[in-house]
Amino acid sequence: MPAQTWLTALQENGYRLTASRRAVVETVAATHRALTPLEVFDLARESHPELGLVTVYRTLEKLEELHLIQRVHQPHGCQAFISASQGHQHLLLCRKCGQVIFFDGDNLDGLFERVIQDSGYTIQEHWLQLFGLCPACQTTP
Amino acid sequence: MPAQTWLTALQENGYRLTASRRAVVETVAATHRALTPLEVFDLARESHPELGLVTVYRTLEKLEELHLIQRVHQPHGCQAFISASQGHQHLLLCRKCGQVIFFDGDNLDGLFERVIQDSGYTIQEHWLQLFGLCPACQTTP
DNA sequence: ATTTTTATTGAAAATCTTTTTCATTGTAAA
DNA sequence: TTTACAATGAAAAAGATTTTCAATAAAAAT
Ligand SMILES: [Mn+2]
Ligand SMILES: [Mn+2]
Ligand SMILES: [Zn+2]
Ligand SMILES: [Zn+2]
Repeated sequence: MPAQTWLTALQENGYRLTASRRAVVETVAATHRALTPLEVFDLARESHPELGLVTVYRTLEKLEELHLIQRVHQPHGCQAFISASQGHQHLLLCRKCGQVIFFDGDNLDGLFERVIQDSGYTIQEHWLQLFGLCPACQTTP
Repeated sequence: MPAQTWLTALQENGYRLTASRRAVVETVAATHRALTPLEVFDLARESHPELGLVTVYRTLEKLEELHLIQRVHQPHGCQAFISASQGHQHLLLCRKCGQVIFFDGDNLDGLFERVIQDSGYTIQEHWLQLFGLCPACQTTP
């Protein structure tokens, strides 16, 4: 997703366009793995050294609110964000390099039906996440 | 899962049996929703007021290490624990009261096969979690 | 262009959570 | 019992996130 799209979205929602926001947005938009606020801070400061960590937190908050990024849950921590997919999708994460790709087309309706029958629950939402090794990391052990 | 089973497991793994551990274990074993360390602390202190929060953290750590409890990830936080299921299972969580039940028997192999083909990733592990409303919470809006 | 308005910024302080330290206590083995 | 040392909880430290606030900069108004 191009950084410019996010900047436009921010502007259309009444937020101002600043150099600091630009630096955060460009960093997250260009990275294909989940980044913690501190990682965003370090990366974004390479191009914009005056950036403050507080602004990273505040910008990520707005991007998440606009559904432009989403939080990634992992065994070792859940404070990381990645560019959001459009629509409902699921994550496949490389355990070695962190590379994330999205996939769709899960057909879980049969399973849901059985669980609903057995439990009496209604089901409103689901999380499905796969962990493995990306092609590059399979060849370099 | 009975608290006594956990206490025995702790003892068999070289840990001592203390009143503080007992209080933590009994609290978590008796609760059917995920509890944060602070919630465990507050609940366990009702029966054992001398308990320290540090001991809650330390005991939860050991219970997790022995796979007697497992961490529960939710949109609003991921620092909560619940009695673990035996074997590989998935969670179904009530969004209103937090009640958790386990289910098994997902058949995701077809999906995995397709994702492996499309992405080139190998798949080692998966997380599947459902959110909805338990029977009790469906009737009390 | 210039001025005005007000959202945004980053440093510092505050808050909240988790971990470490350490002298004391309690458990289990000898 | 006595002994060895694991475990405890208070306090301090460390880490992460949020709040405060005066200065600044973006957008609107002139
Ligand atoms: Mn999580
Ligand atoms: Mn499964
Ligand atoms: Zn990889
Ligand atoms: Zn419920």
